[in-house]
Parts: sequence; structure tokens; C-alpha cells
Amino acid sequence: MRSTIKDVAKKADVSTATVSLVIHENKRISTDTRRKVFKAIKELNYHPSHSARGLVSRQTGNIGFILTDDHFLRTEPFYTRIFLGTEFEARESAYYILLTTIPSSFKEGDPLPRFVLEGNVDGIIIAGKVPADIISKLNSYKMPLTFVDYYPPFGDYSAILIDNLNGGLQAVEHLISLGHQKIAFIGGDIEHPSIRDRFLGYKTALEKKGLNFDSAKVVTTESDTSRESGYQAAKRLFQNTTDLTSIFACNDAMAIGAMQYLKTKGYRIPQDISIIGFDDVEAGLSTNPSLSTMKVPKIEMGAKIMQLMSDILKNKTKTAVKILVPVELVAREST
Amino acid sequence: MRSTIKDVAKKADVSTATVSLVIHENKRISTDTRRKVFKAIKELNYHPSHSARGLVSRQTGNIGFILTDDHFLRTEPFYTRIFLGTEFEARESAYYILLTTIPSSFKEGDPLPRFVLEGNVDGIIIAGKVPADIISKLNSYKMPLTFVDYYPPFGDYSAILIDNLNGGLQAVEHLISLGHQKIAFIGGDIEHPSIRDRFLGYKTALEKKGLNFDSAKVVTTESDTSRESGYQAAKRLFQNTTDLTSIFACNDAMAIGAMQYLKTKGYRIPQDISIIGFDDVEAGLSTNPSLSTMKVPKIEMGAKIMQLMSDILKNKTKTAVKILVPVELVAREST
DNA sequence: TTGAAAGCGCTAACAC
DNA sequence: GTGTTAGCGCTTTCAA
Repeated sequence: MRSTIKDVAKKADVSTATVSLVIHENKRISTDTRRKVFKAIKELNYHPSHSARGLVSRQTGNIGFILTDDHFLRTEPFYTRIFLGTEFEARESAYYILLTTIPSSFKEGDPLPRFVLEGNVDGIIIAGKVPADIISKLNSYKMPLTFVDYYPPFGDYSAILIDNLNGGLQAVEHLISLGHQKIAFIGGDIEHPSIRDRFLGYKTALEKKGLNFDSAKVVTTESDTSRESGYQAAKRLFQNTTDLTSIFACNDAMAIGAMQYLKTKGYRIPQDISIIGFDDVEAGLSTNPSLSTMKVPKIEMGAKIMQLMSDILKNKTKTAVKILVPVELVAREST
Repeated sequence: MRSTIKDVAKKADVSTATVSLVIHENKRISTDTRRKVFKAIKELNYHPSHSARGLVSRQTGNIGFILTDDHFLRTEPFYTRIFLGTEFEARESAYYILLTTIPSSFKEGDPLPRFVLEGNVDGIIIAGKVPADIISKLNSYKMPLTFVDYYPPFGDYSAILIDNLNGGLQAVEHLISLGHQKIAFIGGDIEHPSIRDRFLGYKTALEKKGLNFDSAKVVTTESDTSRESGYQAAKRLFQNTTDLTSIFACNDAMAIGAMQYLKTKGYRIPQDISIIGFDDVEAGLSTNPSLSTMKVPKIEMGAKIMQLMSDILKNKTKTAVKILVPVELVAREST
């Protein structure tokens, strides 16, 4: 039998109310009593019951973490890292994370995650792009909704986002600083906010340096951002034009796919073509040559969104805040 | 305000006890009452409070899912798939999964997952190999402990395991059926039960077919089973001997790494060397040639372990059961 | 500075 | 077949 607050109270020879006050760091309690209580807690290895607390406080102590199944199952551990950061931080702030995936094809009639229906979370973190339908359905529940690595087209939410625009800018400026003038961009669905911003960064960098923009050097027709798509995008790119010396891929997976294409065509990297990705996933380290990229602090982003959630639930943060997380150039062998 | 059992009782004009009985499908309730109650439940969109239930039933309704951080962050979505299966099944059986990682370097003094300390789970699922230290510490808590894709050296637990021995056997028999006589084995740490069994399957197949075992054709000196290790293992293998026509790699990642090595050395696959892996991860589909492998039903394994856990908690299963999950040959281009 | 007691939502024993 | 009620472990007035 696990020990309860009563056991602690008895052992410390105080009331259960006092124990509760001590636990909640109420300053009205005398140092002496506090000490007695803590001693008893320790000796009995007491941990408050999550259920009992939840019952009276009308809080569950749980946070829901939602992402699409294909994001969760992505080959590159991107969202799993974000989740990990969230989980680490949740330990600190004494929350539990309930992770669930939704189909990326989620539509109006589909059932919401069980923890939403059952009201078993105090707030929800949404990681990565999700179908608009689920956001609107989620909105009818009154819990705080926050986003990490995605911001929906409508609504006003707190979010932790990558500074994609600045990242794209830096990536391309890096290429330019190496003397490149003919720089291509390959990406997945340009409707995706992250990709759009990275592309915007690309254009901005060109403008800033007075290089002219050439739409033949842009391929954004792939539906996802996998290696395979990178391969295909590179193929298409070279059908459009061969007048280029470097490529900025919207993420590492596509960059790696593009590298594979370049190799099969006999281009040497970086001698003939330089290439830079985005995200800094492990796989970029084991390519040959190793891939230059923009480092995204995934674990930290996960931790930050949990902090934000915690602040919101404690009413420390009332208005929606968007935090842009800076990215950092990691120049390796491919540029 | 979410509706409570009282609201339902009032609306259906019965007592809360009756509502509770209806929810728990007690047969003493008349069809008429049952209908009334269900109607009220629906109209009020009533969902029982997890906390209140937990408090009185002394069950949390949560299951802890533990795996090491490097397993969780593996490039190939292997354990994430298992987790997904567990989560799917948990929805059915009305449990929540609390996922947490532990460092793969976990040792005696390290803190246990918070859900264990706080008694916030009814049982624990351990996925993949974990340090022995955590198992012994976990044992001092009275909750059921089950394993998936790993079985610890000591103790008696329920577990869902891959039929590695038979899988290894099938893989090698496949090679033999294609006419191969000189078959190598590359694997990571041979102490790992899964790898050991796959290796045993390899040996058994050779014996069965009257081929003799040649230790020069076995490399099990790598510490992990990554692509990089596969590359290194293949390199070492060819330092030992070049007298071989095929390779059985203990998993797909190593197989892919080995393929890379073979390609750099100019071997053609499968003309010069055939190669088969194990696990059936997505990456094996996009290699060139595509990788033959043994298909492991990861989602199903996750679902099964959750079912097993649920049975144990409902006292349907009293004695520890080990279930071997069969694997299936997927012959693709590499053999 | 501390204690007594009510009550959160639910289940289960018992009464009818 | 259905209702009454105690009580799970905790927090939180209110009183002392």
C-alpha cells in the first residue's frame, strides 16, 4: 500500500491540512513543522496521488501531445526529438505527456483523441502541420492549444517556431559568401509555412546581394519532403536548367536525396555543386560528403513549448506569444 | 463545466449508482433504465472522470512505456511503430500510455521514471533492451512488468518476442534455396538475445543443409547495429575472407551499411553478392537494389503487448506467457 | 500557525 | 432492479 497524506500527517503529528500546506510551499507554516513534515514524507516515500489531486483541483496534470502519424514515423527523428524535449521539461513541471497520433488525412467526422473527449488533459500541444479540420474541432473544447513547428492559418495561438526566414537567409548567404551566384531552391509543398518562409529567406538573400531570382531554379512541386522527393526534385531541377552551382534544399532529407541524384549524374560535391540543407538531422553526418545545414534545436523547442504550456496553465501568460527560435549555420563538407 | 455522473442521474431520473452500473454493463439493470441512462449520457456528452475513477478503484488507468532514448531516437522507426501499436490498442482497452525514455546508460543510482515513483501507472511495458539495473529497481514496485522485443536474462515475465531463431533460419534457407553455399553473418553485439537467436538460426540453417560453419564468415564485433556498423562489419568481413556469395545481416540498417561497402568495392548486388536483412524497415525499400528482409510486424507486436498487459491487469492471465511472433520472408532485389 | 471538515466524481456494499 | 451511503486522497475554506 502506498502511503497517503494521512500517514504523513500521523507520522509528523500534524493534520493533513498542514501536510498539504507544506507541500504547496505555503509560507504560513513554521520552519519546525515544515521540517517535521518533510522528514515524514521522506521516510514514508510519500508521493501525492495524481488522481486525488486531479479530482479536487479539477486539473488532470496531463498535457496532450498531438502529431500526425507520418510525422511521428518519419525516418529522421525530428518530431521524436521535439517530443523528448517536451517530456524532459514535463518532468520538471510535474506534468505527464499523453502522446497520440492522428491520421494525416484527418477530416471533419473523425474521432478526436480520447484524452480530449474524456477531458483528461489540461492543454494540448500540436507538433508539426496538422489538418485544419482537427484544429477547428479542438477549438470547441476550452483547453489551451499551443503549437510547435507549425502555425495554423487561422486563429491566435501561442507557438514555438523555427526562424525559418532568417534560417533560409543565412543558408543562402553562406552559399553566396562562398562565391556562388547561381543558387537553386528545392522544397516540398510551398503552402507549408515553414517551407514558404525558408523560400522567402532564399529570395531575400538573393535580393540583398543583388542577384536576380530565376524561377527555373526553383522546384517546389513535390508533395512531401522525403529523400525520394529530394531526388525527384533535383531531377526536375536539372531538366529545367543546368546553369547552377549550388542548391539550397528546404530540409536535410531532400538535400540527401538531391545529393544521391547529383552523384548518379556524376557531379562532384562540393566541387561542381554545393548543397546545403536545413534541420540538422543525424543522417546528414554520415553522407559523403557530410551535409552542411542549418541547425534546429529540436529538444530545446520541445522543452520551450512545454514551458509555455505550463506558464499558460498557471496563468502567467495570458496573451498568445509566438517565439521564434534562431537557427545556426553548420558548415560541413557539402559546401 | 463538464457533466458529471450526477447530471446524468438527474437527467435520466435515476440514482448515480444506477448510472454507474449501466456504464459497467451490469446485467441487473432493466433494458428500459439502461436506455434512459444511455440517452442522458449521450445528450450530456458525459465521460467519466479519470481522476475520480482512479481514486476509488485504486487503479490509474495508465500504462507506462519505457525504452532507452537511443532506441526511441533510432533513425529507423522501429520502436516508434511498436509504441504506435501499443497506443492504438490502448485506445480500445481504455488505457492511456505514458511514454518515457531512460538513458541507455541507466545505472543503480539513477531516478526511476516519475510515473513509477508516483504510482501513476498500473503496469509497465518495456520495449527493447534496457540496462539490467532498471529492471531490478522496477521489480521492487509491485506492478506487472512486461517486455516487448526483449527478454531480460533473469526473472519470469510476460513478453512479446520476435521469433528470431526461426527468422534467421528462414532468411538463410532463402539464400541457400537460391544456390548460395558461402554465406556470411554480420551482426552487432552477440550478447543481445535477438542477435544471438538470429545467429543461431543462421547456424541451424547451415547445419540442416549440411553446409559447414566457417567462423571467418562471421563478424559480430560491432557494438551497435547502425548503418555505420554494417559498413564496418562488411569491411572487416572482407578482410577475413572474400570467399563468399551472400550475407545475412542481423538487421536492415546493417544490411544497408554493408551494401554501401559492397558498392564502393565494386561488387554488384545481387549478381556478385546477395544480401538479406531483418526487420523490414522502410529504408530497405528505397535502396538500390531494394533489400530482401524478414518482415517483423511491429505495430501488431505493440498491440499484442498492450492486450497482454490488459489481460494481466484484469487477472485473465496469471502466469507469465511468452509469445513468439512469426516473421515472414520478403524477397526483393538484393537476393 | 494549525486543525476540522466539506466536498471533488465515482464505485461498491448494502438496503430495500 | 434500483437507491442510499460511505469513502477513496486530496485541497481549501473557515475557525481557533
